[in-house]
Amino acid sequence: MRPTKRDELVQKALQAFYRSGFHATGMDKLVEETGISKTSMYKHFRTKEDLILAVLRLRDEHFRNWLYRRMEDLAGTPKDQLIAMFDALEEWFGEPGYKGCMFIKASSEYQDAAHPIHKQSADHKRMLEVHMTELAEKAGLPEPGAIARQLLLLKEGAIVTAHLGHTDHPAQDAKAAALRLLGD
Amino acid sequence: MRPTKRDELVQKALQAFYRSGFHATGMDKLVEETGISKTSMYKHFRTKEDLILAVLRLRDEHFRNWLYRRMEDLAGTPKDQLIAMFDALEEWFGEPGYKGCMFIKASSEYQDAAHPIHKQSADHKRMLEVHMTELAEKAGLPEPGAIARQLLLLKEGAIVTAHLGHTDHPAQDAKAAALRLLGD
DNA sequence: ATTAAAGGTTACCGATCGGTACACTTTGTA
DNA sequence: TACAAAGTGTACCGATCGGTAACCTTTAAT
Repeated sequence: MRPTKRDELVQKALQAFYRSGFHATGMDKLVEETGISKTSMYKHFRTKEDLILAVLRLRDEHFRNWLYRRMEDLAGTPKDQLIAMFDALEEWFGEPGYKGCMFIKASSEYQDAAHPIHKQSADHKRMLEVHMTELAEKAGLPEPGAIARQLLLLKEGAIVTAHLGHTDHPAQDAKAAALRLLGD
Repeated sequence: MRPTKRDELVQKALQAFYRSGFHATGMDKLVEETGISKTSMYKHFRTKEDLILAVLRLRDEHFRNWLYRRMEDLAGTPKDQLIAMFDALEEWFGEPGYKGCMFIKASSEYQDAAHPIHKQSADHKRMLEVHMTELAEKAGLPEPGAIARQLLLLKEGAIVTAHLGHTDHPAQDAKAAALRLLGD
C-alpha cells in the first residue's frame, strides 16, 4: 500500500483536468502527460469517472486546507478572517495558471444533479458553507448562516468573474461588499 | 435569405448544448435531436465552433432582453430595478430545466482566454456590467461602477450556487445582501 | 532466493468524434 | 416553366474516445 504512483497519477491528472477540462482531456492524453501507462491507470481506477472523483477529492482537501490556513494567517479574529478570505482569493486569482474553480467546472460538465461528480462538487461547497457559518458564529454575528451564505455568494461570483476576466479586481470588489455586509 | 431552418438549428442546438454541455454534445446527436441533416448544418456553419458562437449570440440576445424587461416590469425606479434583478433570478432558478449560466459553462469548457468562445462569453458579462452601471448612475448611487460590479458578483454567485444546489434560495440571500449594499 | 504485487509495453476493441463527397429532392421566385 | 438556392440521405474519412487482453519487468518484503 505504498502511496507512490497512484498519488502521482491523481496529482498530475488534476493539473491536466484543471488546465483543459474533463471531457477534453482523454485518457491517452493523460498517458502522455503523466508517463504512466494506461493499464496501470485502469488497475487503480475502474473508470475515468472514478479517477475524476479521486481528483476532486484531492482538490477539495488541498483547497480547503489552503484557504482555511491562509485566512488564519492573514487575520486574528474570526470576523477579520472572514474578510481575509477575499485577500486569499486575490492571491489565488493572481497565480499564473488560474482557471477558475474546479468544482464549478465539474458541475458544468456533469450537470445532472444526481451524477456522482456533480454531487461531490456540491459537497465541497457545502463544507465551505459549514466552516464559514461556524466562523460567523464565533464572530458573534447575527444570523451567522445568512451572513456565511452571502459571503460565499460573493466568493463564487468573484471566482467566475476572475476567470471570465471582464473586470480587473473582483476580489477587491467582493471584499468591499463584504465589509459593508459585516457593517464595518 | 429566409430565416427558417438555420434559426431552427441554432435554437435547438442551444437547448441541446445547454442541457448536456458543448463537448458532450456531438454533431451526430444534433442531427438526431434537430432532424436537420449534417450536410445542411455544415452549409450554414463551417465548424462546430461557429455554430456554438451563433448559439451564444442567440442566448445573449434572449437572456439580456428577458432580464432587462423583467427588471423593468417588476420595479419602477432604477434603484428598485437593481434589486428586482434578484427576483427575476429567483424566477429563472425555479424553471424546470435550470442548469446554470450558459456563458459560465462555455468559459469552463473553453478556458483559454484567447479562445473566441471564451471571449464572447466575457463580452456577455461585460454588457451586463455596462447596463447595471448605467442603472446605478440613474439611481444616483455613489460609485455606480463599484456598486454594479458588486451586485453582479452576487448575481454570478447566486447562479452557480443555484446550480450546485447546496443552498435553498440563493437568489433571496443575494437580494438580502444587495439591500444592505444599497443601504436600504 | 522466492514470490507476489505493481507497473510497463504493445496492440487492439467498437463507438464516436468533427467533417466531407456525391448525388438527389424540395422550394421559392423570376 | 425554368432555374438556382436550400435541404436531404448515405456513405465515408482519419482521429480519438474509454476501456481491455496478453505478456513482460521491476520492486520489495518474506
